Amino acid sequence: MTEPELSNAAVADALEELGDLYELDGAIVHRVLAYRSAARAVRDASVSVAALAREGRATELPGIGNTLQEKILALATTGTIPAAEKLRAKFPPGLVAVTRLPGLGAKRARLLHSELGIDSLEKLREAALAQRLRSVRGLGPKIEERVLAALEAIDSDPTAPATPRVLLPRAIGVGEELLAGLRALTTADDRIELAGSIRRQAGSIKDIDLIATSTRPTALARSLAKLEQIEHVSSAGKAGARARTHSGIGVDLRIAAPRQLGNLLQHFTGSGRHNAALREAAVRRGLHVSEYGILDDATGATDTCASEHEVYERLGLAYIEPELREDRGELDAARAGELPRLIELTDIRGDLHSHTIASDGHNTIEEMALAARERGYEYLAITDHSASHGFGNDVSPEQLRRQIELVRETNTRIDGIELLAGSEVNILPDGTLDYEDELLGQLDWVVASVHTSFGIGERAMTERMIAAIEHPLVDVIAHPTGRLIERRQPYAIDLDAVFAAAARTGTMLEINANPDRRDLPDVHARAAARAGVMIVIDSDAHRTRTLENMRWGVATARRAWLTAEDVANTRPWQELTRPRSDARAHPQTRARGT
DNA sequence: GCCGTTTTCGGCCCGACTGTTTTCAGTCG
Repeated sequence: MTEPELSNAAVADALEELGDLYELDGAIVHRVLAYRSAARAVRDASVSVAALAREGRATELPGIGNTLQEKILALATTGTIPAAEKLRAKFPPGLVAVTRLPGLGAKRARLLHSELGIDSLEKLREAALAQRLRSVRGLGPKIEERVLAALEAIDSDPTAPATPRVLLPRAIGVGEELLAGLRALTTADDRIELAGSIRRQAGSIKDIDLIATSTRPTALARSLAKLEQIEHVSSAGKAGARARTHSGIGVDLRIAAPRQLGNLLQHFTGSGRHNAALREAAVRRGLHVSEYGILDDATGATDTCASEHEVYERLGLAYIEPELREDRGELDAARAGELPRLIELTDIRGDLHSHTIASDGHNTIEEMALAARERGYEYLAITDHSASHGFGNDVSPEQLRRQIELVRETNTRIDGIELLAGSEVNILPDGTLDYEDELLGQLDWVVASVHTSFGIGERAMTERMIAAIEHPLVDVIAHPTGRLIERRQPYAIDLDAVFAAAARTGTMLEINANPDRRDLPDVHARAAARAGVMIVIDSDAHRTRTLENMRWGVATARRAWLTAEDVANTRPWQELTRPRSDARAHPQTRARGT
C-alpha cells in the first residue's frame, strides 16, 4: 500500500476556497461555478483524487480538466496552490466570511473592501454601526440592519452554522404536519405536495419545499401563516410564500395553476444542479424549461405539463426518479434509456443487523422476531454487540453461547420467520476480531464493524478493514465509513481498496439504515456496487420500532442507483447461505480470491 | 474553467425577490 494521499475532503476544501477567492477577484461566474462543481466531484469521489491526479487521470471526473488537475497535483505535492497564495495576499481571509452573510455576496464584499477597507466581520460591524455602509453605491440602511442582525446571531451562538440542516425523518415529520395543516385550510381541489430534497430522500435537509396548485393562490399562501408550526412569514403573494418554523426550518411554498403541476413539481424537486443540467441540454434542442412550462423556440409557444412524466418526455428523456436527480449521470442514462429499475422497500425479505437486551437493545429476541414477522420479513438476524463493546453492554463469549441457544430455541417456538444467530463483532485496531474463530463458526451471520480508535490514520484503518474483510467468517462490514450525518466526518480510509477487497472475497458491505448514519453513503454505495460488491441494507434496530428505519436505507440505495439484484437481502435466506457455506469450507480460497 | 449530435472557441438555466434605484444589480434557490 502506498503512502496515504491528501484526503478528498482537503482537496475539495482547497478548490472551494479558490472559487471564493476568484469570485472576490471578480472572475466570471462560470469560472467560479467550475471550481465549486469540481469541489463537489472531488468530495463525492470514492477514490483518492490526489492519486488520480498523479496518474493524470483526475480529468476522468466530471468537471475537472487539465487546469484543475494541475492545481490538485500542486496541492498534493507541494501542499499549496500558487494561484491561491497570490489571491490570499490580495484578499484577507476575513473577507470570505463577509461574503457568507445573508444579503452580502462576493461583489458587495469586494466593494466594502475597496471602498471602506473592510476585511473582517469586526470591521464590518463597526462600519454598520457608524452607518457608513450606506455611503457605498447600491447599499442602504436596510442592508446595515440586516448585517447587524446577522452578526448578532453569530455572537449569540458562534458554533451554529448559518444554515442548520435537519435529518430527513425530522424534516419529513415537520413537512407532513405542514401539509396536513394546509390541506385542512384549503378547498378540496387544491393540491399540495412535498418537493425538494425531502422528495429526493437526501440525508439532511436545509429547508422544506412545498408546491401547490390552486385556483385561489393568494388565499392559500396566506393560510401558511395560520399554521401553529410557523413562527413568521417573510413574504407571501400569489406565487407562494416563504416562512420559518418555530424549530428554525425554512419553508418555501410555491403555487401555480393546475395545468402546470408537472412543471412546478419538477422544478421544486430539483436538485438545482439537475435542473441546471436539464435546462442546458434543453437549450441545445431549442427548448427553455422553467417552473411555468417549456418554451419552444420553433413555435414561440410555452407548453405546460400536468405531470412530471410529461416534462421529461417533452425533453426526450425517460422519467427520472427523484432520488436520482443529483446531476450524477442520470440525464445521459435517461436519454439512452439506461436508467436502473430502483430497489423498493417491498423488495426487502429480511433484516440482517438487529440488537436485543443482550447488549444495548431494548426488546427481547421474541419481541424483535414478532415485530419483524409483522413487517412481512422471512428472516431476522439477531446481532448483538460483542465482547469488547464497552458501555456496560459487553457480550462475553459465554453469554454469546447462551444467546445462540436462546435464538435457536425461540426460532423453533415462533412460526413464520427464520431467526438467525449472529453478532456484531468489533474490528480491533489491529484488524482482529474480539471472539475466537471457534465461536464465530457457530453463528449463522457475522457482522463486523469499527466502534473504537477512529483516528488511527488512513493506512492503518484501511489495513484494519481489509483484514476483517478477508476473515473467512465475516459476512458483512457494517457502517463502513463511520460517519454520522451532520455530526461526524467519516474516518480516513481508502474506500477504493476496501471495495476491491470486498469484491475479491465476496464479503458484503452494509448500507446501515439508521437515519443518523445511512452508511455506506449513496455515492460510495454506488461505487461499491459498480466494483462488484454485494450490498446489504440493515436497520441496525435497537428496538422493535426502529426496524422501520429500513426505509432510510432503501432510500440511500435508491440514491445509489441500486436495483434489487444489487442487494443481498432481497433474496431468500437459502440463496444467501449457500455461497457463505462454500466460503467457510474453503477460507483460504476466499481470502486470496479466486 | 469546462466542454462538444451546432462548437477546440464561444458559449455555459431560469426566475423571484430585495433594496436600491428611477431601470437594475446583486443575491438566492
